[in-house]
Amino acid sequence: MNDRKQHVINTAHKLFVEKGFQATSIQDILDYSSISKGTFYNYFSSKNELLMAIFRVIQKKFEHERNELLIGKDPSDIEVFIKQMELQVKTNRASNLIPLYEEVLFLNDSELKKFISDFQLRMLRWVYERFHEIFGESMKPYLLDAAIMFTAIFHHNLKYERMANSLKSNPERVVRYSVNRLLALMKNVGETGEQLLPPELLDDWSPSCHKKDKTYQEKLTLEIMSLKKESMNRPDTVKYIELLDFILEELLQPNNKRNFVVESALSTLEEHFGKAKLQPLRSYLK
Amino acid sequence: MNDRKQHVINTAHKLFVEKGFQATSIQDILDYSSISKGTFYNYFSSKNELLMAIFRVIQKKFEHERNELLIGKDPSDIEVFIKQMELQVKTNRASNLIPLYEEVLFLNDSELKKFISDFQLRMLRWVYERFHEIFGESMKPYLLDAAIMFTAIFHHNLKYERMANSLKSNPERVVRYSVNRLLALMKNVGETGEQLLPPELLDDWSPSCHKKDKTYQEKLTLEIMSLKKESMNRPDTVKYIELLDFILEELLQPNNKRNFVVESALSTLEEHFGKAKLQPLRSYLK
DNA sequence: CATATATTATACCGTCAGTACAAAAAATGC
DNA sequence: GCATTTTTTGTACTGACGGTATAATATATG
Repeated sequence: MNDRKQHVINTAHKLFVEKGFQATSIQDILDYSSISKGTFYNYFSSKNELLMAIFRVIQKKFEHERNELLIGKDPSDIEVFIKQMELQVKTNRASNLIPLYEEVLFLNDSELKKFISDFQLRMLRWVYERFHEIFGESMKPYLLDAAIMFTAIFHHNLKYERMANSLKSNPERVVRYSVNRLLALMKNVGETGEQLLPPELLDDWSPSCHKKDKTYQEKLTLEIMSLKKESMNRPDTVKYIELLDFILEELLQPNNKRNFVVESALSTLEEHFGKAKLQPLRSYLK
Repeated sequence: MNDRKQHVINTAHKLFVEKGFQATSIQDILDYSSISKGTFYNYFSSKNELLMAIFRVIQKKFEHERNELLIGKDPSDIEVFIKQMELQVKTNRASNLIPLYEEVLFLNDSELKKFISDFQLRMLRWVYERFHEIFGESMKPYLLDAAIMFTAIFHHNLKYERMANSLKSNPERVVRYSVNRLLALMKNVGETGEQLLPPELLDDWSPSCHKKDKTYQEKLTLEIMSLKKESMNRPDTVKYIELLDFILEELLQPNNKRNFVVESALSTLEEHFGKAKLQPLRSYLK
């Protein structure tokens, strides 16, 4: 990405955080980043497009850092999940994302709306997958409910705890409290067997292109799972598991699929597993 | 309220629901309600003021219906609470409030923001008070946490259940599922004794004017409680309890305090309790 | 040095919320 | 029924907004 363009993104981000998205005019951005209107519309086709660019940058950085937390750790260890949630708070607070997200979600711009709600669903799916690793296959029927409720509790607790202790806010405490409640809820639904929403819904909600063949995801997930098992009890297990998860996540995302990154991950894995074992996975790249 | 003004409120509400708040121009409202711009700005000082007027109307009607559900019922019976939550869903869906609320909450108009967040806090407080009646004094330390988490779970579950079953959405099921989770959480925090936020915070958050004397609320609540006890085991108990709760709620709200309604409720109560017993309560009216 | 690309300045469009104000209409008081 | 006040109307206006158009200028590239 162009340095200049990146600079515009940065200043715009600052302005949006300070004044809000709608309250920041294009002229403001022009003034503060010292570019002309022509250049702006050469970079971004609209104000909304700029906003999405901002989101994408932060999002990519966050997801990368989030995956780094898994390196060398047991993915079923809930303490890792806690660390990841703490990172989320840190990222959100640092770049003041949440108010921006929510301002935009109800902005009557369908493109922007879809962008944000896709992101939220992606986040939900990620929580779901993590719960799958943490709580295991037996709890699967309750994991979508759990992901929804945990997200809800977590965000609300954060909001009100911040309202209460604005200066001395303690996000770590909120994370731990929320996770403890999650554990209680999991125990409870496991015992009562109550299910609100079946986890298969996540596939229906997954953005566009894979909707038709649900088996695509299933096959892919199974493929990844088997490779994960394969890599157990070998050296560098966690590193490879993380790579596999990364590939899964990347391939499941229809938009902005970054094939070249997957390609590189695949070749790393080939050194470990041998080319033959990776062949089926490679076929998903086409 | 003026008939004409009410008519503008109604048509504007319809338009906001159809097209969204920001996407509806003043001109639209003028055309559809057949008034001139001059008249509009005679009624409402701004578009935002109109929106607040819409909210107030619906809110008042909802709170009235919600209190009616308590008539003749035991306030500690959770089934009553469930019915009230179902009413909330019904009201919100009927007038499509939630999208409007959320659109507005991030609109960079501080007045509007305060209005909405005051309303949300009021709602939170109401849930807290109801939990107090349902779970009793012993659970008090956990009731603010519970109110926050229940609200969060409830709204999120509603959202995603609707996303899943758009046409055949079943709010009653969501209410019951959410309440069951609430019960599990209450049991859990009762056992572990974990508290995130002390319920006294609600007083700090209560809009403006009573912040200074926290004892005001305490005294008032005690006064009401003792009168409630007084009315037990008399004919029409529930009716009087409802009246007392209504007065409490009304007096705790600093803005738009409708003294004349409280006045009328008080005189009804005086017929029951005698003038002397009501004297202390009456002093809060000044 | 010549060509292509990126950037600038400026004028412009339609839309919006909100204001100003004089004329007309309606309600009110006597 | 008439005079005064209040409400309503129509219209023209303001300033800000997002976005477009374009010709001139600067910068990079081969």
